[in-house]
Amino acid sequence: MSLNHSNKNQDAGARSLEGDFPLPPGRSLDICQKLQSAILQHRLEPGLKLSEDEVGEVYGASRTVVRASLQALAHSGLVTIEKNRGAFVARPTPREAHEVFEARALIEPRLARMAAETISDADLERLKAHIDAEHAASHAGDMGKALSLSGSFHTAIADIADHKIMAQMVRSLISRSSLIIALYWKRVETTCESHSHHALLKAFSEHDGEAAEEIQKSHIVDLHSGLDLRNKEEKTMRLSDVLSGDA
Amino acid sequence: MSLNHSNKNQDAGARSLEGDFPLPPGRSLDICQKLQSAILQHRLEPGLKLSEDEVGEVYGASRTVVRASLQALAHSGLVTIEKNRGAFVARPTPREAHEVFEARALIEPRLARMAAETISDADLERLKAHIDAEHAASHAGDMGKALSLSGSFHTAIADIADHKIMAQMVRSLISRSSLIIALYWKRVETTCESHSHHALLKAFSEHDGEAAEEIQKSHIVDLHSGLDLRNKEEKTMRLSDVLSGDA
DNA sequence: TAATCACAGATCGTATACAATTAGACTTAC
DNA sequence: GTAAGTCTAATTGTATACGATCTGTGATTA
Repeated sequence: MSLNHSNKNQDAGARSLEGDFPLPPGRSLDICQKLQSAILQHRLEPGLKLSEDEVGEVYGASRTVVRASLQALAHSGLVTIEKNRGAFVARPTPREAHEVFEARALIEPRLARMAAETISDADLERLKAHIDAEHAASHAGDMGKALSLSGSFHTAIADIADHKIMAQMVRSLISRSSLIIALYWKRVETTCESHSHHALLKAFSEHDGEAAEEIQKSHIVDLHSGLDLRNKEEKTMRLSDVLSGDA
Repeated sequence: MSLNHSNKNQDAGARSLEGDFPLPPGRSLDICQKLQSAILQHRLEPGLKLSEDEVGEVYGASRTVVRASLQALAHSGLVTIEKNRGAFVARPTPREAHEVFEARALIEPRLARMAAETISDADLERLKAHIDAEHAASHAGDMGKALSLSGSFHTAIADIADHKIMAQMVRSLISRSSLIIALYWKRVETTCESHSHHALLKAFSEHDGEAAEEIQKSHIVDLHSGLDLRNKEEKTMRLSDVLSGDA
């Protein structure tokens, strides 16, 4: 469903599924993934408070494991923890948003080049299927899912490049980007990314690293320019209302 | 003592001291820093098991807070956690070592350029003092401290560049580099870095971003080439014996 | 009426207790 | 003598309980 194979690496375990959380064992990982998924699909708005008791009740877990999950998410940048105040869905500042896309513009083109040079036919097919799914979700009006898929397209490239360290960095950056887009996206067009992703796929199929690097760089600079980085007012709402049949 | 001012940012709190741990509140942070310091100074060998009970007893804390610390360190890459088996000081594989220095060679030159363009006179002085301290420690034979200082020189540059996201990445990479050097360093010369660091300082003082970027890139490539990336055999030892008056 | 203070409820930080899993050692069989 | 199997001790995973801190409400006073 989510195209996270990684072609050459054979390390099984917690790191394999989706957003690799480097550590939290047992059930914490499940909750991490569910919360991350909910945040990435914009079902949990930035700034929303994630009370330990409340989250634990929703997912049927104890505060111990919830705490571990929240800490892991905090480290990924998706959650902010304030001492003696609790955890909140992160609200990237305009400056952080700027920095995130600067970092992406530096790292992802390099990964795109590496991926283009070593990509296999099977991975090419997977990327193609991924783009189709993204296209379909976009046309079906499910923008949350479309955005989530758009993000995992980028992480898929990092996995194909088979550079674990940078892939980890990109994953964190992509996650933050999702929040940033939720807060600061100004464009209306829904077809914003399809073109670049198709162009990337073409460069990949031709194993043209140079072109892939250039396309990816332009793509991210373009995304960056699609943001309206002005401060937004805060909002508040309840958690139980938005997370119902998710446990 | 450790040159972590950061010239322009005014965010106080947990992030200010040394290795910014994004989250763990209260005493977990203390233990994080102490463990990190011990690992970075090679007082805790890679592969050493960090039992929760044992660490808790050494630092006079409960397993709860120790667990939080270990998870945070695991996310920084300094510790590996295996489910139902416990935490260990990380043993970067040769491949991980390679990837870490590739990432550093990509990110740090950019930061060096940014730092050179905006560095203040006060920061220049601090960097100079830092180099002197490094030099002194090196000549005093305290290689652990010298290496630690050498690492914090790089993080200081990231702080001066005032790019929080990339600075965080670099911090993690530097930490891992310390482990990598402990495992794979092959050169004998102790004066390995002084020259590059001095050259960097000169470029900074002239606000020559171009030169700083180039020097930093060569410097990291040079460090990378100083590694002997062949597999090492494992070792085992006790924790209590090496951490005595540290609580 | 507005501002200050005090109190109560709620939430987080930490410690402890119990359950589950693992690792090592001993026994036993071949 | 070696290998397999079982059992016990140790360690981690999880839950719960208690103490500390914060936030919001209400009373009191100028």
